[in-house]
Amino acid sequence: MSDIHQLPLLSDVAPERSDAARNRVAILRATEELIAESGIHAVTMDAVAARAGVGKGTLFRRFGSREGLMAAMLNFSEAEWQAEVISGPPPLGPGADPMSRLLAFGRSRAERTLRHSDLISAAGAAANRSYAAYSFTAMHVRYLLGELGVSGDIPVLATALLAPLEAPILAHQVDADGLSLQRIQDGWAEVAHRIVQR
Amino acid sequence: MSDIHQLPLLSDVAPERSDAARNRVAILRATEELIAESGIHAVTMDAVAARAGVGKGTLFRRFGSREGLMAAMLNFSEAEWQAEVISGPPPLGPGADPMSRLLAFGRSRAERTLRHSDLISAAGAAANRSYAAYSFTAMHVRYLLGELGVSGDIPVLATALLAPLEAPILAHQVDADGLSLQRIQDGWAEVAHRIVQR
DNA sequence: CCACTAAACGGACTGCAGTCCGTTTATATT
DNA sequence: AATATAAACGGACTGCAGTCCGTTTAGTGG
Repeated sequence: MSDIHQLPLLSDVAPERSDAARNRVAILRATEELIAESGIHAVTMDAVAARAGVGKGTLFRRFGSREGLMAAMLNFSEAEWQAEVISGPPPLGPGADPMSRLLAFGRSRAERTLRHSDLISAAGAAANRSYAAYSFTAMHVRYLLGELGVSGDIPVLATALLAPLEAPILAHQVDADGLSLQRIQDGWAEVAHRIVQR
Repeated sequence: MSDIHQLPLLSDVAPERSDAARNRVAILRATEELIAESGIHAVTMDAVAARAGVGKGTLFRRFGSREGLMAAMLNFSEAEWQAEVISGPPPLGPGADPMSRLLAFGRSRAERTLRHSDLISAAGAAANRSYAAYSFTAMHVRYLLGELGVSGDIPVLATALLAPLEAPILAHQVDADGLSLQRIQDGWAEVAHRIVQR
């Protein structure tokens, strides 16, 4: 019992070695540069490894796969966006009434997802699996629906609101159907109103 | 003008050579067998080519890519399903009132999509691009919403109803959230009622 | 039946994702 | 400072998707 203070703490989980930290940053920076210079298709794992000055094995140990690397890139902007939702100014952040927050959520999320759709599709399934993107939005929408006193199966209704904000669907609406972002956003607001009514 | 009957007709578009037809069938059968025996992961283009007794180049000329081959496999069951919607018995087929048809559509589509989710995800983007799966469902739901006298932006509302029926979303609800098909179908019906109300 | 040609064929080749395993190194311990 | 060791490293290797191009063949016109 006298050793209890030596039990592993949650904050101890990742004592990252210094060379590992240096390489992690070098890899992410190299990826960012390659995307900026030549687009996502140019981001081959060999190219990233060469530019970052690390071996290929290092890339895969850290990020698991090309998709995992892309998901890690997404995480930066995703984290910023989540911070705006959690603690930014209303109506996206707290302070506005729940319906205003919900509408701001949909509008902002559609814009952001479309802006990053290249990266999101390159991240593929990894974007959903790891990296709390999906579960964060699901939690938030469920919370807002609860605040609004919505009746019915809230997890399922939340999914119905989130599904049209997924990247492939937005991209199809813009590219194939030729819809404007404005029209998509207005349509989502209409859907939100209809789903919310009690 | 006397030659007008010799102008190319729509039905002339694909005068498929006999060896090409034979190989096409052999390829699709080989694919089906491989999937049945060892699952989709075992369907490599080399394996299909070997089993079908054709060269790899033949595979790619006919189907363009592995995803294209998977999409072609999907087309069989998709065509059957579309026939049920177009001319099968009500409430899925014509004859029932539009709301009943809409509810039957969602229920049936969710079941079918989930049943084929392996193949759909293997078909990837090709499932949406070619092969009228997406556009058929979009047309049908728009038509039913029109019949129901729904107000608002019908193409966007139709997309909102179709989005939660996409394979990745259904699969996530079942695999990650642990929802039953029944609950998903009931939830979709609830969403449909709320979106339809005028 | 023969010659011609456009289409189909098929397998060697390339490029990239992902794995494996022997080598190096950061850090803790004494 | 020397040693131990667990973790990180990195590049050669494998497997598969997709391409290329010289060869074969089905269909046609004489």
